[in-house]
Amino acid sequence: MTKGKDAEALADQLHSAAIHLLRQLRREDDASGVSAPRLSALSVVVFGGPLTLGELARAEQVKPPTMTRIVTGLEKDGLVRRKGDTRDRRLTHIEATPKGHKVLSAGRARRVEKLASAVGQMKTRELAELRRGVQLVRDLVASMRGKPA
Amino acid sequence: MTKGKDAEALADQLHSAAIHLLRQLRREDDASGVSAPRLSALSVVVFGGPLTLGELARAEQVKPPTMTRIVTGLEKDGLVRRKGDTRDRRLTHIEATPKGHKVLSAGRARRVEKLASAVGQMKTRELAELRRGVQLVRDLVASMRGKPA
DNA sequence: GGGAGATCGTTAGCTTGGCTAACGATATCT
DNA sequence: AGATATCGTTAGCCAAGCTAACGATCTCCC
Repeated sequence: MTKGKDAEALADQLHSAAIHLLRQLRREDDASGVSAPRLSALSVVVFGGPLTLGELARAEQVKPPTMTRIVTGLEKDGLVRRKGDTRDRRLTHIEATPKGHKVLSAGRARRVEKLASAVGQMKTRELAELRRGVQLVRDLVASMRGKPA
Repeated sequence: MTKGKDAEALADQLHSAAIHLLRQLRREDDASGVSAPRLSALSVVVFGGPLTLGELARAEQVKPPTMTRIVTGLEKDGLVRRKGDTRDRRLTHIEATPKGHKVLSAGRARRVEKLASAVGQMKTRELAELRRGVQLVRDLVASMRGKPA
């Protein structure tokens, strides 16, 4: 099947593009003093409202011990707060502080600023195409996530 | 400008999509016993022919010490070989072994297999759209790469 | 009510991958 | 020949991923 060969080449390119994109974006994120995984987790907390640590770990597709450390780092920087649950005391809820909100939007602005110069040369039509591509990737990821290895 | 707001949201989504995509793909790559950075470097060596360590580091946008370790790992697994340069003895050329070629295409097959089930439900048209999106991302990365922070 | 088992977050300890600084070996330029 | 530049490595730091093991808590069932 021709579709298979296309998929093969496409998978490689997608993989490579994602790697190199993240390497570029990481540079900007470094400027905020917050690493990419932390920023990503913070983003989930900010937009997804307060979550338990376990929920956050699942959302970020990471094991609980990893999330414990990420949250500890964020907490040490004053970007999130841990809050105990009175009804089920095993749970810890994570919520963003005002500083967390601020840092997130600052980082976002920085990233956009960087992208802006590149996007400035993109036609509106290309923007739409890119948006479509991003949507497709999200769908792909979602459809992969269910399946076991 | 409206374009700016679009870019902002798009940047976020692109960022997030890339992160989650890589997390998924990494699972497959783990099955080959070769980590993503090593696989990426190996891919460059396989397709780009023998390179010096410095060239490889630049290609992967990583500092030389990091590449030294990645290459050392690959070499220990018998996937690449170091070869001295007789004319300029400071240089070390990196070339893929037959095993390196084999492992790379096996990993690629694995990745494709995973993607295949997701892609199987994608229409040909969507494939084309995705391909276009990937191309745009590559262009974006390329245009960002030049600029300093 | 009370014990068995499940669940949640943490701790401990390992590996990898990123960095900078410093160094030895080699080339190159004056 | 000697100063300078370049290349790769070593040493040492930190973040982020994992598994295993644990304490605290909750739930379920007798």
